[in-house]
Amino acid sequence: MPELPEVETVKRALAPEMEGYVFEGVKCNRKNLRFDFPKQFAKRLTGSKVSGLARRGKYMLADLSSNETLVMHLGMSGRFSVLRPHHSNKPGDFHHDSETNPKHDHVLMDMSNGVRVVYNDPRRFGFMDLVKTDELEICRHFKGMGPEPLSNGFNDQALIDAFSGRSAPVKQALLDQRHVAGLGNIYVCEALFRAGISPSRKAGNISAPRISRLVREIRLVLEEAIEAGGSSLKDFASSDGSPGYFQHDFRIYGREGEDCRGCNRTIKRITQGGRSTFYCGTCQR
DNA sequence: CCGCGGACCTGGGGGC
DNA sequence: TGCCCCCAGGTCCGCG
Repeated sequence: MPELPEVETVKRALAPEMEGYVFEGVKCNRKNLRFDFPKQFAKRLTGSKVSGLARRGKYMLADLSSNETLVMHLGMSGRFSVLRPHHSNKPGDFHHDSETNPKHDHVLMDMSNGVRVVYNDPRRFGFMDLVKTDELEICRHFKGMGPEPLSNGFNDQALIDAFSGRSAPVKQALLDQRHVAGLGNIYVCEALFRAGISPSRKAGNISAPRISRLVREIRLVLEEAIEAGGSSLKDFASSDGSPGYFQHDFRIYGREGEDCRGCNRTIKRITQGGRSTFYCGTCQR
C-alpha cells in the first residue's frame, strides 16, 4: 500500500537493521518481479555495505559501498519483513511472519548483524534495480520525476507551472509523478478533499490561491500520515520488527456512501483513469 | 508532447 | 462448496 508515507515508514523501520551492515547473502527465489532482476543481482550486493537508506517518491534507495544504489519499488503489494534468528540458536532458523504467504517471499537478504530482510510481493508489481550512484538522478526511474512534496522544491509556483495548460483532470495530474513525486490514489483523494477542489477540474483551470491551498494540504496530509506511520512502527517493533502498514484515518478515501465530514452530504465514488476517486460534490468545486 | 485505455499479477470479498 | 465478477495503495506502453 505504498505511497510516499508508507515508503517513508518502511525506510525508517529498515534503517536501523541495514545501515552500516554488509549483505552477507542474497537470494532471489525467481528471476523477475515486474522486471527481471539486474544481471548478477545477488552477487553484486553480496559483500557490499549499506551506507544509508533513503527515499525518492515511492522508491526506497540503499546506497552501497560498491558505488551502486539498490533501487526498490514496492508496487501495489510489496512488503518488507525483518526476521531475527530464533531463540533456539540454530543458525538459519528464522521466525516466520504469519501475515504474509511465504510463497511470495521473493528476495531474502541476510545482513551482517544476523537480521534477515525479506521482500514479499503477491502481485509482483514491485521491482528492484541496481544503478550507479552517481547516475541515480539521470537513471530511467528518476529522470523527469517531479519535486519531493515535503521539500522546498515543491511550492506554489512549481505546481502552477506543472499544471499550466493541462487539460487533464487534477486527479490525474497529481498522480503523474513528473509533476510531484510520491502521491498515489489515496493521498490525492485526501488532498483534493482537504483543499476543496473537485477531482474532475482541469488542472490548468485552478486559480493560484487554490493551488496554494492544494500545496499546503498535500504537505499536511503527507506529514500527518508519516507521523501516524511512526507511531504504528513503535507497536510493530515490540513484536517482530516487521514494518507492516498502518491504517490512517482517511477523511474521504474508501468512504463511498458515508456522510461527508464537512457538510453531511453523501460521499461519492467515480472512476478516473480506471481507478476509484472518492469526493464530496458539495465541498469540492 | 498529451491524454487515454489496456496490460501486467494475485487474492479477497460478495452474489448466486 | 464453487464460480464468476469486481475490486485493490502503481507504473509502463502503445495508440491516436
